[in-house]
Amino acid sequence: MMEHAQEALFRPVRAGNAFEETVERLMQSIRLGVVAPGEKLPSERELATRLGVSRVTVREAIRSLQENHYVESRRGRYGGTFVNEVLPKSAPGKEFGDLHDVLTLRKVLETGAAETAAGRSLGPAERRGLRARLEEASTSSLVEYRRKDSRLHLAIAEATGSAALTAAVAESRMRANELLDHIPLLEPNLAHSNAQHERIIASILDGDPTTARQAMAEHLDGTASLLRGFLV
Amino acid sequence: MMEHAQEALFRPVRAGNAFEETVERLMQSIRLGVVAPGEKLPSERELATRLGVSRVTVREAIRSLQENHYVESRRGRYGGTFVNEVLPKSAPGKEFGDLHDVLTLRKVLETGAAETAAGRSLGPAERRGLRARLEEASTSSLVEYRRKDSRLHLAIAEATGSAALTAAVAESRMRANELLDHIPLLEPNLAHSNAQHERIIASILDGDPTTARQAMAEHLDGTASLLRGFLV
DNA sequence: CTCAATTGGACTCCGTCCAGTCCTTTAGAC
DNA sequence: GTCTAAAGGACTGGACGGAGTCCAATTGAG
Repeated sequence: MMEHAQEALFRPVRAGNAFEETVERLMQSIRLGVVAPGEKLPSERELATRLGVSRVTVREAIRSLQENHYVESRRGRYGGTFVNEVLPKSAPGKEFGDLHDVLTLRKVLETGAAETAAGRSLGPAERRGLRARLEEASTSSLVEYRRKDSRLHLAIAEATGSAALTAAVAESRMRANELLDHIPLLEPNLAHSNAQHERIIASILDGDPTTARQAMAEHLDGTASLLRGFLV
Repeated sequence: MMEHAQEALFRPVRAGNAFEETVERLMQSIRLGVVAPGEKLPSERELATRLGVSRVTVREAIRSLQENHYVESRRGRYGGTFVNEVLPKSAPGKEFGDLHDVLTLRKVLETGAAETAAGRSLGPAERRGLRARLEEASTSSLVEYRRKDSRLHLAIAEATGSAALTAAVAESRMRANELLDHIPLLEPNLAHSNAQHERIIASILDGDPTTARQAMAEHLDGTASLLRGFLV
């Protein structure tokens, strides 16, 4: 019997209970910037259907987000649950998990996504979307940079046309962001990062998979070594 | 709000109920050859702990596997649940899911795994393991080829040292195998496949990431085009 | 001003699943 | 031959979570 593969196959079937998983997802959609401040989440009934949990569970999760000042809910027609303009700083995060594990998976997924996206013929809407995310990230302030950065990287994953890959990237980024929240974000890093973003997006739009992969690899290696440095 | 990323983030939080998920995992460990015919699964108590479900659920899952002639259980000390020597053919499989989705994720994960594994300095045990899996696959008969092939690919993923990546590869392979079960496996394909395996493993053992990635890409593209051909 | 539609809010009933306990079977140690 | 450890087998009480129903608030259409 292969001893190590077992760790992967016999890992827990459920990450947590339905409530925790739901909070996690909603949190991800906010932290990764998929639902921006001021925007509203889908209605409770819609979320319950899409997330495959009961409305009770969705409501409990939303209440938890309210108590932590991530969202506010308004009743009535055209009401809903809205993402707050000012978001709380993320909790001090318990453990660093396995740094190598997180960074390895992230690099595989995101370099692969960049290469795949560059190898597809993208429609006008997709091209516009990528450019828009790039613009958002490059003009972003320090406080919202992580969110805008994630939106850009998610947009690249989406451009592969694979929902499973997009989901995996979202998950992986969330784990990486937990680590990144512990190291300072400095202006020079940000400028450097923006330059790399431009190169990545340009390669994708030009349909140059090799350069796209390489540019993404360099980009990720940058934050990876920052992380390894700061977290010892 | 990014419309498409939502599909990834607001996907169902649970793939099925605890019972179904548990059956799925045990089935995977058998079909991917992680637990070979004649070997035994971990004890019910251990499985319950590791999978994070109750023993009742584990037992129900095992009973389901018994009824489908995948395993047999023996009581008493040194008893356990043993994988049958002859395994039933896989069920006709309901839907093809999204072919593009499966193949895209698989290629990203496995080419990334090959490259990463080649870029690490592997210990003697890991090197031996890879060679052993290669040997197993190359001397395998048609009926057990899929299992031996999966074991080899999983061993490559393990060689990256990332549990999360290994889990992702296992999951992805399972989905791909469901599709592959619908197309014939022919001797020439098998020989070709073995030659590609040798090149992949050689590159990994030589520490040549670029060649490892390329060899894996060619290998996967082979079965991918077979699939696209057969499934229209 | 009234109504209809849509949203969050609250409650109930019931199935799923888990923790814990005890029983039964078996093989090796002595 | 007996004992013990380790495995599967069986049962129970209670927590968690889902489906469904109804209420309350809000806003635009008419």
